[in-house]
Amino acid sequence: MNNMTTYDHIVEAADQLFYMQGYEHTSFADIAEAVQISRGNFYYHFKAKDEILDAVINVRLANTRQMLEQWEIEAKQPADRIHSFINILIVNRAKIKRYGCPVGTLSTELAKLNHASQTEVNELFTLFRTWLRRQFSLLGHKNDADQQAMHILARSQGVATLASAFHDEKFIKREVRQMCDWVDSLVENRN
Amino acid sequence: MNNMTTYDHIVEAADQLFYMQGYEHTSFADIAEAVQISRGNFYYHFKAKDEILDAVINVRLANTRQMLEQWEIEAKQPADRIHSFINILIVNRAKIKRYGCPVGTLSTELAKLNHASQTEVNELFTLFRTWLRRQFSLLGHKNDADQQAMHILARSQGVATLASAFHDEKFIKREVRQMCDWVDSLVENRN
DNA sequence: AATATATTAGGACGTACGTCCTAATTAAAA
DNA sequence: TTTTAATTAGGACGTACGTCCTAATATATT
Repeated sequence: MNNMTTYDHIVEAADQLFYMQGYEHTSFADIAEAVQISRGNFYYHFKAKDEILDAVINVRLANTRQMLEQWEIEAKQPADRIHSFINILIVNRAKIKRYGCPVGTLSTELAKLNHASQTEVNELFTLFRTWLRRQFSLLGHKNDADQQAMHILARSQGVATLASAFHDEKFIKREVRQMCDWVDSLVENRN
Repeated sequence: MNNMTTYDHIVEAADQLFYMQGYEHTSFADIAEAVQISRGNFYYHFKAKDEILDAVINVRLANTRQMLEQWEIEAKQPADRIHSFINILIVNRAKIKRYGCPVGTLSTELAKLNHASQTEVNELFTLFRTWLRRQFSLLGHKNDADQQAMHILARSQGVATLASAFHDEKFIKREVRQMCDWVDSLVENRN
């Protein structure tokens, strides 16, 4: 990844900083320092701060789509695919413990700011939701697939929030196991 | 409540604004306008913005303690008491749909700001946690009472986050019913 | 090599904010 | 009523921020 443009560097740094510090609390100076460019140089690539946010969201959307596709390739069984989703909590547990869920916390912040990009951030949620719905549907739960998708999404969000508040990784692991067991139980009584 | 001091008015307005707009995004001017006092008058009651935050948190802690005590009086059965907790999602569903959970969103924000009052906000979570733990313990689940308390806390958080993102009240009602049913199921197989 | 284009650096500008200070006003105490 | 304390109003100050502008430098094109 040496052929990254300044644009890419800015978006990447902003992505991390928005996650760690929040969107509003991250200043141009912060990003400029992280990328090691001058503050004025910014406005050659972006007309306003909102544009950086949009770029960050688009990158996240693209990465998420790719990740979901990858999971479908890696696992043939829908239950295993859902496990992959749940396991993000384990994979990213260190960061989640400190900063919560990147999607949920950004969604929460933009809701309070009444920011125009709320819709786009929530598109991230929708991405997971429709993907999960399809997996639950493949699992044989066609009628309540969406409800189960929302259920798993909500539980993941809650786990991230509380893990962050209490700085508790064990709690993450416990809840992840429960969620995976629940998914497995759906396979058994699929009819 | 006509004998409210200016101090009380400030804290009350700040409480609402911090909830609706976020702590950082709420300025002194915002609060001053809501209370209809001059901006300078502030610093007679508070030395800094952080002090207002602390006052808000303390008020919330007091209100929460009172609410929990009230639930213990109103309901004799621990299961019904836990239902009362879960039902906050229903009672406050209109605001939750717009601003999420007051505790969770503030905790999330302060975590990103790395604010000194993080600990105090999380004390709110602890308040609910220990109360729920006691109820689950009374229910007969002494060994895993804390885990179940955390479980219900997490699910409530997740429901609030997603209800806010998708502006979905039906989702709240559905999940609340599931959680209540789950609590009831614990009563039946208590041994 | 000469020219045009793309990119960067650094500072200027206006604004909003938290904070502080002082005079004015109100309420309480004597 | 006089004096003292409590409370409020309004503006001043410094800083940080998003934004904009222009000169300088690097890269590409011919």
